[in-house]
Amino acid sequence: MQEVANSTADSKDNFASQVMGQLKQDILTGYFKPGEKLRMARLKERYQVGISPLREALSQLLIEQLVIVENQRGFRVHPISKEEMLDIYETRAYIEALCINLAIERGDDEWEAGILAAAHKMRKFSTLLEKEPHEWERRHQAFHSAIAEGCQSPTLLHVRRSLYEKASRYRNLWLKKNMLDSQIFDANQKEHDSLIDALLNHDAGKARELIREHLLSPSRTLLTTEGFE
Amino acid sequence: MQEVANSTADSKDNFASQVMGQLKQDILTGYFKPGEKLRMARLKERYQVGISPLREALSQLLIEQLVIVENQRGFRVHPISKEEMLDIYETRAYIEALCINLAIERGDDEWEAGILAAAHKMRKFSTLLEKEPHEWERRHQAFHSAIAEGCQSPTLLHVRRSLYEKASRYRNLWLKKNMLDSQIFDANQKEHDSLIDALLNHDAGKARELIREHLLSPSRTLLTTEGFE
DNA sequence: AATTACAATAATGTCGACATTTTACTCTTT
DNA sequence: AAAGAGTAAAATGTCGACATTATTGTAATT
Repeated sequence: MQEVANSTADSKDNFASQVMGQLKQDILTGYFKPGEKLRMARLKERYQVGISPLREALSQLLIEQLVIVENQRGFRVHPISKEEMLDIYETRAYIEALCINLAIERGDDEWEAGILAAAHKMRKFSTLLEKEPHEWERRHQAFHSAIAEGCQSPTLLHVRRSLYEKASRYRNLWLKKNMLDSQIFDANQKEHDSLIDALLNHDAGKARELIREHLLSPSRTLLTTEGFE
Repeated sequence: MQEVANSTADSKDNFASQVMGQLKQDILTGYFKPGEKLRMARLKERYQVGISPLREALSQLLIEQLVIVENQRGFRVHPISKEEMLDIYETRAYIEALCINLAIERGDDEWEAGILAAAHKMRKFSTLLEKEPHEWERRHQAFHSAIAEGCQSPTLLHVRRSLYEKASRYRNLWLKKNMLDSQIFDANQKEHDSLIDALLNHDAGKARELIREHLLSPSRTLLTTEGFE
């Protein structure tokens, strides 16, 4: 069992927080498979901490529904299902549309500038998509976050982030197979451009429609992929 | 320091889960005040468990943002603020409106029947409002849940529940002062009746408007109450 | 008298150990 | 050979103890 580099560790946080982040990544990226049993001995070895911080980290992921617990039978990675995926993506589309609606109402010049800046950083990286998919994913997410943050509601953005993380499990399982499909990717880029246009024109109805399509198309593609049920 | 009765303890769950529920109640009801320090010795005494389950329970509430943690300085109850309250209520109004919108689209006869049943149980209890406010609160919540559950989306309902719990902290601080204001209460009852009408008529626009008013009026009243800032 | 340095107290974060429960395996019986 | 009981092994859940860090109180110095 290989250990994991502790590069992103925040030395100000306690072990539990650090392990929580690493464990979350390992689940989201698929290192730990859906439904897989999380044995303490193995986790101890991987993250190099004792049982107490591990249980704390797992408890936190429990609330986010990334792991499940059966009494006296330890923890497992939350299983995936077609139904849950559709439900998450659907809900996420509604929440994202809500964020955008409010952002168009409330957003100021700084908001618009932030969107264009994030879009630029994303486009600049599009040629490196295949080389560093992780960084591209980060910039893609930053772009959409820049849009949503215009709603200026911490509570709503917290909900949004939680749904994003849950969805990324499914997306990561999908990306591995469809990462190199440049046709899908180009369509994606065009959708981004249309979305920016709608936002700058304060066309809320159009923006809602675009973001819904943008978010839901991956879930439809994912449905046709093998490995479910 | 008094101990707390362990009546609702699910013997199937581990200590951490049980303590989590009790601690959540104690925070929501205001037994532990906003910003108050949660010393381990005191919690140990109150819930009669060791440190490990306590830390697990606190870790779970951490994600739900009901407690905060400062490294090496223990846990505190999440502080309250006027801004956060308004943000939570506002977000909650949007989410609830979304649930209702979907419920009207998707709801069937069973959904309508469930609403009427819950409304009946709530009305039957209205005379006991002052005697058993806790049970009335439960039925009121059950009524609104019956409506929202028509959206048939576990993910969206999970979000809704989380926001409801955060809001109830503020509501509980408020209820103690306004519980006996029968004028407000009567208006509340009328709002429920209008809402049911709109739902059964599948009038989504009207229902959205009503639920928004129903949810936001407490937060406006709460704003005029002392004890903030 | 106020401020800083220092010491004592208290509280937190982590680990290993123990008891309990679950799981796996073997041996017996039909 | 298959099924079931009994036993051995492994994993979990909880607790107390220890080291580290923060807080409080006191004394000394300017």
